[in-house]
Amino acid sequence: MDCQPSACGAVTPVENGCLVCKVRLVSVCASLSVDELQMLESLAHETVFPAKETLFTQGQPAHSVYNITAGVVRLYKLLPDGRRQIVGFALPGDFLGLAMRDSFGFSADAIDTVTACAFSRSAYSALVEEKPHLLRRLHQFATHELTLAQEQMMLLGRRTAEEKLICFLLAMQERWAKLRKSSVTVPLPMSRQDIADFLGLTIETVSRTFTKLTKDKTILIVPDGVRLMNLDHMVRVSA
Amino acid sequence: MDCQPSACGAVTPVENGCLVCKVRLVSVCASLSVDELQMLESLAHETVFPAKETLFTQGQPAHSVYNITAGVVRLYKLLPDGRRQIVGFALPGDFLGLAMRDSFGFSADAIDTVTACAFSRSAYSALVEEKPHLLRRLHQFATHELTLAQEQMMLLGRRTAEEKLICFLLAMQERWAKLRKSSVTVPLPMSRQDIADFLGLTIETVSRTFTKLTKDKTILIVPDGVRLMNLDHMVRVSA
DNA sequence: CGAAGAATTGAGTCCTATCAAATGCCGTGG
DNA sequence: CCACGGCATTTGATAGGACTCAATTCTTCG
Repeated sequence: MDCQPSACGAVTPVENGCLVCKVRLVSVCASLSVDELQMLESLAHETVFPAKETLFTQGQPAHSVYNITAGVVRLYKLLPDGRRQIVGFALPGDFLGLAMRDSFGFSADAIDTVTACAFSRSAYSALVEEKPHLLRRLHQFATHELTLAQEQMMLLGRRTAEEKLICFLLAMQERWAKLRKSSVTVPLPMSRQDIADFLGLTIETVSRTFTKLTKDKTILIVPDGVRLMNLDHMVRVSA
Repeated sequence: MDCQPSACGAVTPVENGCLVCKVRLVSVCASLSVDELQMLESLAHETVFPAKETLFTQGQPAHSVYNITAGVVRLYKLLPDGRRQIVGFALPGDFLGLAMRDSFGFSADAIDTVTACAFSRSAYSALVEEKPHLLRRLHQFATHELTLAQEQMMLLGRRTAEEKLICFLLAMQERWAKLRKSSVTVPLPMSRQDIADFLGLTIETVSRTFTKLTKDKTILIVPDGVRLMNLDHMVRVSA
């Protein structure tokens, strides 16, 4: 099985064309015409990462960029003493490598089974050079990420534990809603520790807050997720 | 005096051409040729905002985008109950309106006297459309901002008060160093409250931490800034 | 010089972290 | 099918860092 130097998942040619790709319309690829899509398809390596496998590590040379097509990826930074901050969760349709820089600014690993379209950065870079509307789309994605990051700064700096968790659950619900039909049941494939490291809390505080929200009847904990039982209240808190 | 609907500073034609602009080489404009620079110059309105004046407010229609040429701007988000998170400080060379969206995602006001090149968003947008290398430069700026935002998330979520302040001072020193010759004296035109709202702390904690670092002989407080007396230690802490 | 705002300092409290233990969950293998 | 081991999660008890409230002190500037 072929392996990129920087990305060792199971690599296969793109099984079904980009045209039938489930996430095309929400991904950067939506900016491409049918012709251009075929060009892209020839550059793509569909890659499967089993749960817990690393896609890439902070500081590592960025040989590839990735378009997530299924599964959830955690993106994080580490301090030398082991403290971890998760800077985001990448969902299907998200693009990793927006900066197109020589090395990655954060680490990424698969939370559940992840499939991604991997592209060699140099080839992708060359394509972007030729297609300004692809660059425009990348820029839209980057500024969207920047907006999310600024909202996360507000959350990390100025919100209480309960507010943090409520905002997180609402945000996840909205993100999943864009990918499939909306639902008050929010999948949470990541661990409590992941949630804690995203919200700037400890695992114990996250667990206690989940318990409190459950007693409040604000949420209902279900296998691999939660059901939001009082959206009004949650929206009011997230304000 | 002319006033844009969304930006009421003192507007004048660009006094000295873009060619002699002090921040050109560190701003988005660096990507433009001399010809293109003249085109840009005809679109620019040099605007002066006195200290404390608002450049724009979160949610407000983005009629203009701005290239800061002098002074410092605080960028922030507010919660309905008044809690504030400063998401960044814009220095000369920084660009406000990277997202080129219909409305601003945060508020901005001048900390000291600020001068900026203001452009109508539609005109700037049209120029970006024509000049892919300008778009490329905007994208570089956006991804750089994104990287900074992710580092700020690490700081807000996982660092202690003392670490936060040290990282902040070092980061400001590095940013100023890029604009003028490097110095261990860091200008701090913003108030303690601004620093607190940037670091996710209270003004009292910021003040106490300044005092502690002074007693440590890590820093020396000088008028409108600090002098870094033990860079080694600070770099070690920021790791 | 005096007023008003900004910054510092002090005392006490609280939210969240820390340390520790118990419980629950799930896949493995007898 | 159920017992077992390992890991994730929950719960409990306590401690501590940052917050809150309050009082000075310092700056700035008319």
